[in-house]
Amino acid sequence: MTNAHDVLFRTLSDPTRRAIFERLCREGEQTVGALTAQSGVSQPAVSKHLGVLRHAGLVRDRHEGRQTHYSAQLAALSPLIDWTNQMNAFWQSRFDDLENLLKRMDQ
Amino acid sequence: MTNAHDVLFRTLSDPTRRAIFERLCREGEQTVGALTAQSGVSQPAVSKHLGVLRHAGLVRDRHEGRQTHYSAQLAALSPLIDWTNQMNAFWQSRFDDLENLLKRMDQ
DNA sequence: GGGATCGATAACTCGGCGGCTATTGATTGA
DNA sequence: TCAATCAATAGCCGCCGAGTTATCGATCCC
Repeated sequence: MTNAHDVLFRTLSDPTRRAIFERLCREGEQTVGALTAQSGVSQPAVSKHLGVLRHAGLVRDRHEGRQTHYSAQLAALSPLIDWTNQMNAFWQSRFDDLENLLKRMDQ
Repeated sequence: MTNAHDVLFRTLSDPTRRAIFERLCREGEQTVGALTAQSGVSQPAVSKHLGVLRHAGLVRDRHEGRQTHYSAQLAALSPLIDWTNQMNAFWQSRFDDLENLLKRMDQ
């Protein structure tokens, strides 16, 4: 039972990989070569990271001759946002329950 | 240069550990024993996960006799929310730039 | 066509992490 | 006091994943 949260958290947990994604968010579409130049790791390593990001839906690739351009797919972050909202909702819900309890006790 | 995002993403990337955190959010304070009963792993494994969560600031512990009660610290999620907001901001910023460029070209 | 560049894949290594059992320390209660 | 319970720690193991180098396929340019 591997849900969307699993994939997202796993994918973003690696600093190198997250840095690549952040860069694509900040600077838009980039080639593998450009990403490799600033990543501090080898080109195959970058390709692997991009593969993982693509599997998670966080990036798209566009082929143009020899080069491959990657770009961030921001919409893929929504499960992550949903998750934090849900945690907040749980928290809030429990708080409300406590409040109700106190109100009932007050009567 | 290990920042708050690193610790948070890394801590939440493990499903077992995240399940423990989610449960604390949903049901509030729990003892180690109670958490272990529903976790599907051994008590030492749970204790280790709780240690990692505590290091990330995601939970607090409260000792009461032999038992230790853990509770979620929701505020610790804020760097994660900030991060997603920042990615959105980057994206939006680039979109604005593109818009400006098109406007200038239009003149 | 032939050399050069770009990016993906293959094959491998290695360290870290999540799991376990066993044990310890502390607290409870009979 | 002593057995029992609770949670943390120690010590170990197996696996997965991030990194490497080497290579391949494809494309570009001379």
